Order: sequence, then structure tokens, then C-alpha cells
Amino acid sequence: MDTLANLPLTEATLFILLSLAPEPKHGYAIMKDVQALSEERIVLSTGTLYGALKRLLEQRWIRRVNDPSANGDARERKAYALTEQGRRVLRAEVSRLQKLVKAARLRAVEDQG
Amino acid sequence: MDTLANLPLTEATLFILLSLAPEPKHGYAIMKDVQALSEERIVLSTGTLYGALKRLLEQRWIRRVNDPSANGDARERKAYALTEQGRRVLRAEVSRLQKLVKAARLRAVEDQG
DNA sequence: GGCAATATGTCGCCAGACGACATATAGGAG
DNA sequence: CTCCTATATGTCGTCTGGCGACATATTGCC
Repeated sequence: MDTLANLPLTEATLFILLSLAPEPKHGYAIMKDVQALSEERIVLSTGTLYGALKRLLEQRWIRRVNDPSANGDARERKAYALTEQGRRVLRAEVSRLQKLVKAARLRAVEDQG
Repeated sequence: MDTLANLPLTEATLFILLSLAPEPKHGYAIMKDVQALSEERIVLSTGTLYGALKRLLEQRWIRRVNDPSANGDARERKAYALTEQGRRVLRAEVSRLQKLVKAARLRAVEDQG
């Protein structure tokens, strides 16, 4: 209920939600997307990924959907989409991060690039 | 050596370093400062605080200094200061956070708060 | 004298990241 | 036809670290 109480998100969770923000994806696609998004810095192990997805489903921040890239064949891939709740949490987290960066600037902690 | 390898910082660690950025402080002052900085959202338990300080000393991101507010009395308080290494890590972390916020904006995750 | 704020510390629990391992299919190189 | 890689999903055990609970001592106000 109280989305604020769940913050901060772990880095893995944050990137997974961020990856699902534009459109639903299946597990492996999330893994690749997070790598690209983080400029190869984050390589989610499958243990982290599927563990996080399980927790996210339980919290109802994401839900199972039909994979749009599936073409009716035998192999069924599991795709995940953000719920409204999940989107709210993501927005709250990004907002928290922005405040934090501003606070850091006030402390004269300027980035060097 | 490789400061980038230590990221991301945990929230507690980040706020402790941020608190020490302007000037050295002792443990209890850090606790109070972090509360103010985070608008009362983060209340460090002493377990978190002194556990983190111990790790930070071992990593040489902070070092012990004479408490500037001590006035030669019996009770000696332990003050901590950022090392150059610690300041580099802090800058790197803030820089990472900024990139992340920018990436989130590109994904159309706009903050409402 | 008692109570709150200041100040520093330890211990055990638990969540979660991560590496290792396991399994299965599809497609291209040799 | 076989091997290797990419795609794809999952479990298990370990370790780090946050956090609440507990312990202890000093200072200053009422």
C-alpha cells in the first residue's frame, strides 16, 4: 500500500522495473536490456534475475502477460509487465534519487563525468 | 584501487559519506545529520552506523581524526573524515546516480513529486 | 536524584545479490 | 552429424550488510 515504505529499491530491482517501463519483456530480454542500459556495468546473474522477478510478482509490482513476440509455437516464454503499483514505486524511487543528487550537489560533491 | 568496482553504495554508506563531505564529524553527529539530510526518512540504527564506519575505515574511505569540537577533557570522541579515496568514491557514486536518473527520464519515467 | 540527550558499541536475524550448477531448444560452423 | 553458442528458465548455498535489541557511560536540566 505505502509505496514509500518500500524504498530504496535495490539496484537489481530498480533496473528490472526500468527495463519493463517502455514495454513488457521476458526474463532473458530484461537481462540483455539491463546490460545495455547500464553500459555493460550490470550483468544480472540468473539467480538475481529470477529471484527478483519472483519477489516482484508476489508484491504485485509486475504481472505475467502473453509474450507479444511469441508466434504460437510450442515453447512458451514468460513475459512480464509493470502493474500500476509497480509504476508508482518506480516513479517514487526515481524521485527519491533526484532529491538525493540535488542534496549531494549542495554538499559540493560535483561529478567529474 | 578500482573505485568503480565498489559501486553501487548502499544507502547507509552513501549518506554517511555525504554527511562527512563538508567537514569531519563523530558518529552521533553523522546520525543526526543523515536524518536531517534525508528529511527524517532515514534513521540509522547504531548497528548500521558503527558497522558501516568499521567497514569504511577498513576500506580507507574514511579515517580517524581529532575531534575539532573536543576541548581537551577526559571524554574523547572519535571523529571521522573522508579520505581522498572516499571522496572519489562518493563523486563516482553521485555521477552514477545522475546517469541513472537521466536514463529513467528517457524511459518516460517522470517524477510526480 | 532522575530522566533525556549525547555518545559508542556488540549480537543475532533476515533480505537479497551473486556465483555455480542444472536443463532445454535453435541455429550455424565444421 | 556433431559441437558450440545464444537463447531461455530455474534452484541452491553463501556472504554482505541493514536493522532492531541490548549494553554502557557521560552531561546537563528539572
